[in-house]
Amino acid sequence: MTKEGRGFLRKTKQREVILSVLRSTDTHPNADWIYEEVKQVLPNVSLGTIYRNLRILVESGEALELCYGSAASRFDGNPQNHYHFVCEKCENVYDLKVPVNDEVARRLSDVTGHLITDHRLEFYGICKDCKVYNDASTRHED
Amino acid sequence: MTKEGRGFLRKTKQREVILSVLRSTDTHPNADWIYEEVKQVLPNVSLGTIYRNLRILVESGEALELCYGSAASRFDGNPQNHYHFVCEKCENVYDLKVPVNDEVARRLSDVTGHLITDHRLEFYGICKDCKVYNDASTRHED
DNA sequence: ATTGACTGTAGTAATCATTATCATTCAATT
DNA sequence: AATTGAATGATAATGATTACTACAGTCAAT
Repeated sequence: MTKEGRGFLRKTKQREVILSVLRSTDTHPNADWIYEEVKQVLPNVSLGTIYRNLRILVESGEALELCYGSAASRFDGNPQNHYHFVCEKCENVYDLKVPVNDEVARRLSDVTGHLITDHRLEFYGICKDCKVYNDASTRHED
Repeated sequence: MTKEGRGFLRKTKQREVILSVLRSTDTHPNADWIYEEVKQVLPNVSLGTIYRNLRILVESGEALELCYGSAASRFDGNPQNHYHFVCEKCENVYDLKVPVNDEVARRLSDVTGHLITDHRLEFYGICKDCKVYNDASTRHED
């Protein structure tokens, strides 16, 4: 039982470029940013195509979608589960290089009776850079 | 250093009802559902008021906001950090009764140099009920 | 009680991200 | 090369959330 939920997928230039753009960065970009990048290779590409393919890539397990509040979704070209740290000041998303704990999910499957197949762990705070900036200034409000 | 970021907050009937509605359920409702409930007490309440106050409650640490994809945000009247399980079939969100691990965040703060103040852990899969339903049927597609 | 400054509200318009629609194009298969 | 159905580009539509505005309620100091 794979992550597929769709019949035949044709290989298209658009999806290929979208995936390569996504894999070329670790900034966890949103659809708009990807759109701008892809346009440099395929000037006629449509934003709808970006969204459609991102959805396909996420559903087929080739990318991850990260959702934060009412802001646009961000995407990650590394489909292996991993954890993130989000800076609430600069909104950067950092990959965390710590091992993923699948043990907890397995244990929780037993305890709860639910079939747990996945999990997401996100950390929040102020990143190293913004922290320095904050300490240096004496402002108390934004 | 509290979670406030706002001057004086006046106590209003609307915010009071919104919070009590939110605390009366464990279904992690969205703004629309809360709107309908609040309307039964305050028929003239506006959806904008719901959103405005939910934001205030989240910012002041009296509620949690849960974001899943492009769907509407869901809210949790229990402001203490805890973990959730989301059924990808019925979209129900279950509270998990396992202890929160703040140790990891503390350790990661040291390792990464970021100031980590919070974290969210969400599990995904098929819930107990939907699992039964799935097993009983022999369909392979939706 | 009367000001005045200010906060919150209802109602509505505007915004923004995302999805749907549809005629056309194109990749894959024959 | 012809066929076929998935994918595309262009654009419209949707849906969640936020912004705007005129008005009402609250508070504190006169």
